Order: sequence, then structure tokens, then C-alpha cells
Amino acid sequence: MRLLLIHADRIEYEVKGKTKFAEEIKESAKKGEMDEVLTAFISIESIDEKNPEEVADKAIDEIRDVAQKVKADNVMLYPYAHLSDDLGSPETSMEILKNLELGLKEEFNVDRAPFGWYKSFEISCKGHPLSELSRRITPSEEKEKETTAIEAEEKAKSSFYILDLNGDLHAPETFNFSEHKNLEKFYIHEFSRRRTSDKVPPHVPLMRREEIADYEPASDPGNMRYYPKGRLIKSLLEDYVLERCMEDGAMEVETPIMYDTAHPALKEYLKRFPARRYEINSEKKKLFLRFSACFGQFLMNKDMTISYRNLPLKMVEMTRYSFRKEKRGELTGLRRLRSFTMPDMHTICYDMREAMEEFKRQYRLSMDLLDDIGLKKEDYEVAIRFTRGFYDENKEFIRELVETIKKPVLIEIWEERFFYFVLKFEFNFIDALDKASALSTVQIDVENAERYGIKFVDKDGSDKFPIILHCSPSGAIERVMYALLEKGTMEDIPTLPTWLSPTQIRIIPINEEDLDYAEEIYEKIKISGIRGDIDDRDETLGRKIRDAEMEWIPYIAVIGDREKKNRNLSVTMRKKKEREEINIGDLLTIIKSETEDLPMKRLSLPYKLSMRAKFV
RNA sequence: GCCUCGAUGGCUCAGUUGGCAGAGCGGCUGACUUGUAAUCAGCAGGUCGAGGGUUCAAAUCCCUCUCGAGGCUCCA
Repeated sequence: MRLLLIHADRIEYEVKGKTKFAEEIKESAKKGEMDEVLTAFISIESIDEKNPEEVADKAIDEIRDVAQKVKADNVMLYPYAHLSDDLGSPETSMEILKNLELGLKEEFNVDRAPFGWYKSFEISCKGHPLSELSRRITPSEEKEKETTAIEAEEKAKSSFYILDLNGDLHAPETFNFSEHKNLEKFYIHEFSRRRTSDKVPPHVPLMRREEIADYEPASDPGNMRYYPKGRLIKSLLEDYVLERCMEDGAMEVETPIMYDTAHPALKEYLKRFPARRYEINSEKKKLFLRFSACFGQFLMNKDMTISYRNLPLKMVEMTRYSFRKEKRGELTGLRRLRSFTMPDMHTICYDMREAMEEFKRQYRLSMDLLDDIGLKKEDYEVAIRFTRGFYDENKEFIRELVETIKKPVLIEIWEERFFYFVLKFEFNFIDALDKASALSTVQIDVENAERYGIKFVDKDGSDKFPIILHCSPSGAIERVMYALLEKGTMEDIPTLPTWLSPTQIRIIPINEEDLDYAEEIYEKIKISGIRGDIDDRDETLGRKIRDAEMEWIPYIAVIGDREKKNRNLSVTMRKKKEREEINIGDLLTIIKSETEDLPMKRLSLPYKLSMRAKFV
């Protein structure tokens, strides 16, 4: 509905003739006039047909609101088709107009000009700032779409338990959390889903100060910019996670980031994230941006010829990006974004038995991979969620998962399956403000093979539907960065794993004359593929050390006359919290052993600090 | 979407009762040549988010709008 609101000293009208939609009116309604009046010119549009009652209610609120502000006691409702080029049906329009009249009658003197007549009118607008306003009112868009997923979730009755190392299931209320503080925080986070904290998460100022990532005001909220250091860390993580998946047998693929909303196979799946899509209106199609690589890979799988001999069959994509239009207030720093980079791996399995084997394997893979990234099992809590039916048949299997992580886990049991999976786990990071967010996750999907028509040929030549695993072994890469930064803020001496440190060795010459030696050392570092840089700025030693410490640089090498003479370095080892006299060869060996088998990339900034511009 | 808070130099922020727009950091220039977490001095830098109103006078009070942050909810 389009509204044009005019606060007028006076309006008067007179009907001149019928259109073919004209409503029946009494002789007395053929003329009308009002003084000190808020006149609402109204066009009802086709989109309003979706929910005429809601539109009428909203319009009543709007008109009432304005009328109160301008202190008008009289309201003239004036049907006026010329505000829109996409009009609703006359029937709906009449219905809405009558509702408006009824709804406003209690508080105002209301007159309604007849619908469907040619009319002449005269109006004198007051001309103050609020005297002319236009408004557009539309029915809330996602009303229908949302229902399925949300109703399903509400219907899904679930109960929480703690499963300990002995395989005993405890009610959380009676479980002794004293040795498992983080698990308790996680449970509270999951169960109560309610905490208030008006603090900015510590990683937010940190990501800016360290020139890692930042908000980009010119984009949509939740779309970040990454500075060279941030891009380097992110890129290393992306490479690493992808490499581990491929090592585990996954084939890397690439799929489109946008899809047609009208595609039949996608329709149902879209309900998973109701009202959370970024939409793009192309000429004829209504496209949406992917929120994972599921569609892309499933559509590819559907067209493949897959034999039982090819199973388990894995595909992976580092989705840069996946998009979810989260509500504005849900977005926070790097924890929750609207565009994010997520590794998405799918495994096509012969049957449930094979799916469970793979599930276990990917559970271990996720643990192992987070460990290399610098997130130890003390840093996250495990949730395993499944249906009652699955548990009754697979108690031992669940117990093994607990044994693998060697600590109690949170269990959620659903009375019935309400979505596409029967079993999932997540590793949840607990941050400095006691908030939990999911990192790694694997789900066993029993529904999508059939929905997408993904089949394999079995030994006997018959087509079968496989079971499909969804796996994000690290979770979103940005979220991994958030976890690393948050973890740092909880420690006395925060560190990043050496392989992820933007600068691995900082060389600090004491005097200008030491620059030659600094360059010589730098060359050796560079040749060995390690990231080193030189603080050649005209600053005091104390200042240079401080800046290096604030950057969490794992090895800070000071060189002066002494070191030059002894051909060695005075190195502050951040992790060991001590200083050592060491020669460059030995230092490189130490760093190599720490970064073995992990991705290496060159320095992302000029190696001389005097050459570096400031980003923040 | 709802609630709360905010927007002043590149960054972080101060600005009293409405009365000449400030500081620290960063930048630039110069001095200093330093031994393990901030050397000193000088200079430059502002349409106080936008529009309107009140007033002799608005960063400050009022209205509208825009943008941002946190929370609720949700998730990778």
C-alpha cells in the first residue's frame, strides 16, 4: 500500500462519474468536506493481497501515529489509484479501505471518499515539515516460508543430558560440573539461551588494533574487510583445512554462489534458513546467494554415475563466500557474519554403517585439525545430538565418541527427527564472555539423497540412495580466527601458532650501523621460506620491543655490537617466556620443526617496518 | 525485526549552564643513536553524520533521517 498523508486546513471533494469498479453509494456520499484534517491518499497494491488484514493494521498504526503527531482529530481516507503502477484487486482494496475506516473510527472523525469514482477535489496543505508524508506498507514477507522450519523446530521435543566417560547419562541438573566449568557454561548457553552482556567482545578491538580485519561501512553489515595480516592468516587457514580434507580423500570442486529460487530441488531445502537469504533480482530470475556448498555439490552428484565401488565418495569446497542474511543484531565482529568462508565437505556413503564409520573418522579429523590450528580440546566443548531412535540402537557408538575426546559431552536427544539429519556433533568454542559458538560439525543426512535424486549403482545393478555426511571440519574460517583471538585475550601472554603468525621473526637492530647485519640475517630467513622482517624505524629499542610484543611475534631477535661480534642473535621466545643467545641457523631449525607439514606463505607486508603504511 | 547505546582530526576520546572546537596516539619535520614493553620538541590536520527548528548565539536543546555497535533470537 502506498500512502500520501497531507495535513490540510481543508479538503473537499465531489464525485463526477463512475468507473467500472465503482462502489454503490448513497446520494449523501457524493460530496464531502473536512477542516483541520489529515488526508490519507491511498493506493492498494497487488502485494497487499498476501495479507490484507496485516496491511490494514499497519496502515491504521501509521495514520494514527501521524494524526496524533500533527494533532489532527479528523481523518479523510481518499482512495487514489495514481500512487502505484501495480494495483491490487478492487475487492481487496475495498476490504482494506473498510477496515481502515473501522479501525480509525474509535479515535478520530473519519470520512472515506467513495472507491471507484472519478472525483474532483480541492485541498489546502498546511505546509509544515510533517504536513506532507509518503509511506509504503507491505505485508511481512516471509510469513509463509518461515512456518515449516520454525514449526518443525518447535514441535521437536528435545532433552539435554551429560554423557560421562563411563557411558552414564546424567541429567544436567544433577551433574557435578566442578571439574568441567566450560561444559557448564556451554550447557547454560544452550539451555537457557539467555545472558546479557553489554560488553564488546574482546576480539573486536583486537582484530582492528592488530590490523587483521575491520568493518566495511560501505558494504552490508557482516561483510568484513581483511588487511594484509588478516588475509595472510585467513589464507593459511583456508589452505590448511582444504589440504587436510583432500588428504582424507576429498576431491576439491567449485560451484556457483547463486541459484534460482524456483528450482524444484532447492525449494524444500531453502526452508532451512527461512528469511535469511541474500536475494538478487536478475532480469527474469529471482536468485539467492548460497548459504553453504550443499546445493552445488548435490546438483553435481545427481548428474554423476556413481558405483558402489566409488564409495565413500568425498567432495569439498572452501566456500568463499557462503551468505546468510542474519538479523542485524546477531552480527558480532568475526563471530557471526553475513558472508563467511566455510569449508564444506560431503561424503556419499553406501549405508548407515559406512556413514557411522566416516562420522567417527571425521570427528577425529576435526579434533586433530583444530589442534594444529591452536585450539586444543580444553578450548571447546562437544555437543552430540541425535534422535531417540538412533540412540536406542547405537549406544556403544556414542560412547566411543566420548571416549575419543576423553571428557564429558553435552547430549541432546530429539524425540523425533524434524530435519534432514539423525545425528550430528559440534565442537563449540566458549569465549571470554561465556558465549558458545559452533566450530567443527558433522551431520548424517538421511533425506537429501532422495530429494536431489542422488543414486549409486549397487553390486546387483540396482539403484540405491546413499546416506550423505555434511562436514565442516573447522567451521567457518572467520570464526576460527575469532576463536584464536578470543583465546589470546584470555591468556597472560597471548600467542598464535608460529605457522599462523604474520611475522615469525622480527629483527630489531639497535643502531643504524647494525642494519647491514640485519639485512644479512633477513636474507637467510627469507631463503628458508620463513617470514621475517626488520624494524628499521628510527625508534628506541624499548619502543621497538614493545611494538613487536603487541603484535604477538613469536621470535624477537635483537642485534647490536655484541651479536654482530658473536655472529648470533638475542632472541625473545614468546612461548617459553625467555631470552636466548642463539645463531640464526638454530633458530630457523626450531621454527621449521614447529611449522613442518603446515602451509607456508610469504610475508604479506613490506619487510622493512619503515615502509609500512598504517591501516587503522 | 525489537530494545539499548552511539556518531567531534587518520585512530581513541574530552568538550561543564548554549558563548573563540580540544587532548592523547598516529603522521610530518628536527634533535637524540639508544641493550629488551611507549625519547624529546615543533608543525600540519576538523562542513562536530545529514537536513530542519528554537536562539543574539548550537558540537551542546528539539524534530526528522542516515549510518554504526551491543543485547534478544539464531548459527558455521
